Amino acid sequence: MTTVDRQIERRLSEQQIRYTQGRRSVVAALAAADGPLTASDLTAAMQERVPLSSLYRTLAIFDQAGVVTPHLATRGLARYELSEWLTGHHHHLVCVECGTVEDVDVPEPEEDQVRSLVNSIASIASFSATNHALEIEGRCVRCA
Amino acid sequence: MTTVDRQIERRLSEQQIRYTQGRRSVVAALAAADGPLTASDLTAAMQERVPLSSLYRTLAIFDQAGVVTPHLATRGLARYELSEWLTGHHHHLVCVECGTVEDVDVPEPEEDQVRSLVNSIASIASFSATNHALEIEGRCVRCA
DNA sequence: GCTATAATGAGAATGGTTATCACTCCTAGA
DNA sequence: TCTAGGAGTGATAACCATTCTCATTATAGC
Repeated sequence: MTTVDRQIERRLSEQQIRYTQGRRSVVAALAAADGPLTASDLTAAMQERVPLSSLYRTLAIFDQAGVVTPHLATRGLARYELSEWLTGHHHHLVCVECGTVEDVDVPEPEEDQVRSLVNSIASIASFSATNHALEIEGRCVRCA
Repeated sequence: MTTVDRQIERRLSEQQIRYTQGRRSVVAALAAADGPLTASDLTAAMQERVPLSSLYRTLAIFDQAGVVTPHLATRGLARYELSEWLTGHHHHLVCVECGTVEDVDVPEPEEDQVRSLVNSIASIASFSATNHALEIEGRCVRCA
């Protein structure tokens, strides 16, 4: 029972959502990954077999509960990862070759710069920003 | 015949791709938009009726030729816009409420900062960056 | 004009994702 | 402990954006 598990358990119970075995193993697979995963990535990564219909339902429920964040940037298939309040704020390295997405933590000083940039850009457009994502496209180490 | 049209015509002819009437009207609709459009947005925006199959084929060809950039970040359906060499570099304001995506131009000094941030982040992860996209999420003026 | 090649359009096929529904499992109250 | 009701599950069917197929049509170069 990890910290993340406990946090999720609390968040879900606040909303009368049960944290069942199948849901736990989805979380475990997401927590072990180092980037957002597709539904089939998840199926492959879990030792326990969870049927696709249940998996998608679980992901939809997690999304609504704020436990998981969908990430739709690659080739029309959705990738999911644990939300930032569980894992910390980070950005993404998207490989244009193989489509994998990797998390990258940004050091505080740089992140401060990003935040202030986002705010000044949003205010130019009178847009009320709640979040931001810096997607860096290129080639990952394997495809370089 | 706009400048963009001429640029596209040249780019396509270099690759023995014809710039037909239907393709021109796709470009016209994209050029008139102020953000990336989905296939059905496009159909709605064009006065000339282009069947979906042709539209998708056109978009795929434009993508390969570098004329159009697909943008897959919203609710699983793809949005397309003219590539940056035609319209200039810009970032996106994504409305979490209604899903629309709006282009925003970033002033030079800010864009310089973004570029150098991207480079330092990418080098931390030994990732060779070719492009970047700053997606700012929040509520647009209509949904605020 | 002829011919090769590219483009078109209608419809079928694909495939990731969602909805349906009968069934099972928990949980709380009696 | 028993039981009722709501939550969760899993197989299957439905959905829908996108892609494929193929016969037909338009175009550019000779």
